[in-house]
Amino acid sequence: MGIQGLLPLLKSVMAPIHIKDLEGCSVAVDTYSWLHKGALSCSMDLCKSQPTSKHVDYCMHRVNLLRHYGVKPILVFDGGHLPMKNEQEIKRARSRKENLARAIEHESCGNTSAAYECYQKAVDISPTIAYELIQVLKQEQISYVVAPYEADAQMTFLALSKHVDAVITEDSDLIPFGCPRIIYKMDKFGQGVEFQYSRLQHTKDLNLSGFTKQMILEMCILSGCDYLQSLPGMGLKKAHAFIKKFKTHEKVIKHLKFSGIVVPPLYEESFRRAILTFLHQRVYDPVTEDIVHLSDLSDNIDEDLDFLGPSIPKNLAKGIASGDIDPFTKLSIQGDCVKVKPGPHLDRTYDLKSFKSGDTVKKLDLPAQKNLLTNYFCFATLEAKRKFMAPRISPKHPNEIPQVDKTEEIVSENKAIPINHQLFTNLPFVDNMRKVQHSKHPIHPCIASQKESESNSSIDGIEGKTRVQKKPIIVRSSYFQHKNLEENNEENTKMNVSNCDDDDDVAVASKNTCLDDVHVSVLHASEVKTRVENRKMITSRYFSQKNQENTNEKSTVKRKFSISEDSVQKVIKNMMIKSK
DNA sequence: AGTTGAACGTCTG
DNA sequence: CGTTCAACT
Repeated sequence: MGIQGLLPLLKSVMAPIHIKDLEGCSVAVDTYSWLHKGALSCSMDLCKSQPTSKHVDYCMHRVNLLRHYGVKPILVFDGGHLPMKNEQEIKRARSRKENLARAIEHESCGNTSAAYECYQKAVDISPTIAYELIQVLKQEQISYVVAPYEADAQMTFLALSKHVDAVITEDSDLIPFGCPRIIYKMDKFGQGVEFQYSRLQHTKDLNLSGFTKQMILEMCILSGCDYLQSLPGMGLKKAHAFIKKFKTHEKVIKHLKFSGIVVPPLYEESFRRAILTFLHQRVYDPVTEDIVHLSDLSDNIDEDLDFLGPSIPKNLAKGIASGDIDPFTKLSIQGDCVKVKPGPHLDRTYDLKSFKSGDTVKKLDLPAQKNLLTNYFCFATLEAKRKFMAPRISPKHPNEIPQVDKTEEIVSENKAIPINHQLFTNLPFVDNMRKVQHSKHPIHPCIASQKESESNSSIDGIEGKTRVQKKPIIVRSSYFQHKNLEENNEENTKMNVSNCDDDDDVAVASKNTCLDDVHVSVLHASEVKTRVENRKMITSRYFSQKNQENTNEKSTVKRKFSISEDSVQKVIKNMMIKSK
């Protein structure tokens, strides 16, 4: 249970990263979290098994974001449950059932909002839902794999065997698994924070120097993980201290017993199993098309490995990995059991190479959502800036000022770019889309920011992938083609109205533009205290404030600033106290 | 100071 | 499922 406490302590070795820094790379994606988030918006339909595709849409938007930046995604799905985890699964299933019952009751009473909340807690990402997404992925020629057991282990395998360059997930378990490069908290703009295993020794908040991989793993298990509850009172700090002193879990447990602490008789055995589960969990090897162990069993061949789950014969392995065989029942999944949205079966074929340049990925993002001022890494994310950039670009009076200039600039830039990828350009509909863009749609933040950040590319030195020439490649899968044209019109006008209410945006914009350059170069939490950071947080606060008081449009920028400045400085004070 | 548990948000119109 | 905050040891 203490294992999620690990991430906050690693902030000093986390660095901001944008997906575009991974151009040309491939990444494994923990699909569960995407599906789950996407399912929230249509949880009621899903619980009632009513046809919906919003969760699939959500995932496809993110997939397209990755492809847009020239990153090849491999979506990884969870497979069967490990025997050790059954307890938790039962618990969760029970909780879901309760919430579903509550939801139905609330609904019958006419309390729709309460019902809606309960439905959200009742959503289960069932194999059926995953299968719906898989159908679309097949159509779109996007790589995916269903893990025989846990996605965490599968993704780590893909990373260790160099199938992928990084893993996108929210799960802290990837660290004890030993995954070399992880991207956490990737938002809908492609901005996230990067963790590299090799930097672990340089963590400021937890002295890990001299720790081997094995010691880190044992520390994590000791502090409590999915496979083994921690001893009462044992958290991360104590686990760290013990491992530092005694190096191995055997010696730690011996010492604990010696000190008169009650250790359950099965604890030591369970501990051993937990270690083996992290090290040798069954995963699918796409090369041999067979099930292998995450790392070789060499020394432990004679172990009784029942807790790793039943072994899977080779003839089933490929079927499970491709989603054609249910990992639980081992039965073939009948296509007609699942109603898949009649996707745009295309008049044109589109493989991964059907990149098109020039257009934007839908408008996934503009509206400033409720701000999560997660001062996780001691500064507001770049997302805040992007949110902020958006309104500035859109003109005050969209109908009068034909903001062609900036759009034009980008389009022409595209044309100038040598098409060294296997890019398709200018498919017929692209031109149509451009027209829509020119007249109505403010520039997509991704594009805008991409351009803007060309000048200050100080981030990318971090990891070895050499960047190729910048080129705003946009991938729009056919999956969304049919939707875009109609939707764009109404939504954009709406947005322009709401964004351009007053001079507010402009005023703040000018106040902030000078900061942008500095922003990107500030990477480390140690520099938190600089004024730049302070002001950045104010910026993001501004938006949260703005959302909350959208009824109060006439309040001046000044006031908004002074309000937020105070509260932000409180936050910073707290942070500084904490960090000492 | 560290651990634990409960409460809350995740998305979207 | 993760983060945050308050309470307990």
